Amino acid sequence: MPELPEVETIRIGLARLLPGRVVANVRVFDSPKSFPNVPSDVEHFLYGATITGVRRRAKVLLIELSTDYSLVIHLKMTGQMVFRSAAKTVPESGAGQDFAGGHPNDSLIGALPDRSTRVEMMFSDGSHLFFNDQRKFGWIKLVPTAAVELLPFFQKVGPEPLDKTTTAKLFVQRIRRRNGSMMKPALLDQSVLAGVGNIYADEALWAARIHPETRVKHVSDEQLLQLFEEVVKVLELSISKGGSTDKNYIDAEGRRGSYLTFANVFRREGQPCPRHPDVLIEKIRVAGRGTHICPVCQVVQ
DNA sequence: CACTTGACCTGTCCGC
DNA sequence: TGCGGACAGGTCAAGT
Repeated sequence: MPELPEVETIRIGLARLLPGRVVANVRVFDSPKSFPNVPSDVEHFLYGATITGVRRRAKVLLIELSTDYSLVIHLKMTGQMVFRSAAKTVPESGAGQDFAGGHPNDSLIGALPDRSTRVEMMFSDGSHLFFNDQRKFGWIKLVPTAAVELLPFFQKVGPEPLDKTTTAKLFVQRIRRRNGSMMKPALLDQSVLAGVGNIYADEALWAARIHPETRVKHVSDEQLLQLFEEVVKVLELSISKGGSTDKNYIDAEGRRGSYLTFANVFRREGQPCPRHPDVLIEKIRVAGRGTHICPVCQVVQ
């Protein structure tokens, strides 16, 4: 589930917690796919390295090291990055006081490592960083920092929606490359625009009153310009709420996000559309994805 | 080339 | 209670 707001929330937490810490050791659990690096790189460029910064591009986290290598991390659907200070492997006191205001006993995570832990990083001060990933789709790669932008994903990924230099006009130009496809898959296409996933695609399309199955070519420039503004608004709102916790997303300190409390359509099938109290949100399938719409606000054009 | 579908995984939930 | 199947959704490879 981590989309841009979730990855950004994790980044904010890690950027506060990690810089200055020195990597002492790394344990890779059952899945080589989770951290497919040659041991000599780990030996030379990870052990003893000081963390110098934490960045994000699209849905990818970048942990920069003093050795001019970076840890490139994609959480895919169920990945988590959880920090634990000192030798503690249980939640910090105060964990559970999350963005959603949940009860501490509702914590989504307990002692670490657990059975979903794929990589555990130990720092010289005794603190730990855990990469958990129930479904093993995610990965961590150790890459020379200068080579990060040469990775295939970064070569083709589109502009950052929250970057001030990314304009609505640029978005329209890029999504027009997919004039033949439907709006939802075009919006999910990371080479058009970075960072939008299933939750925020549904929310933004509802806000812009565009049916997800409408072909891009049938949507006016004016509507596409508005859609971009809605994408920006929904991403910013979600970041301010710590992202969306649907099933298992948590931030670097184990807290849930509360955006779904504010969602208009996502996971709200059977509930009234905020704009039409008499109309119920429907769940349909578009391009293989669960998709939420108001059948009155959003009609195929 | 543009576009769509299936694979990658595991846990959960639903119907029988 | 057990069990098969659908579903969850980010990205890439393979297909049309």
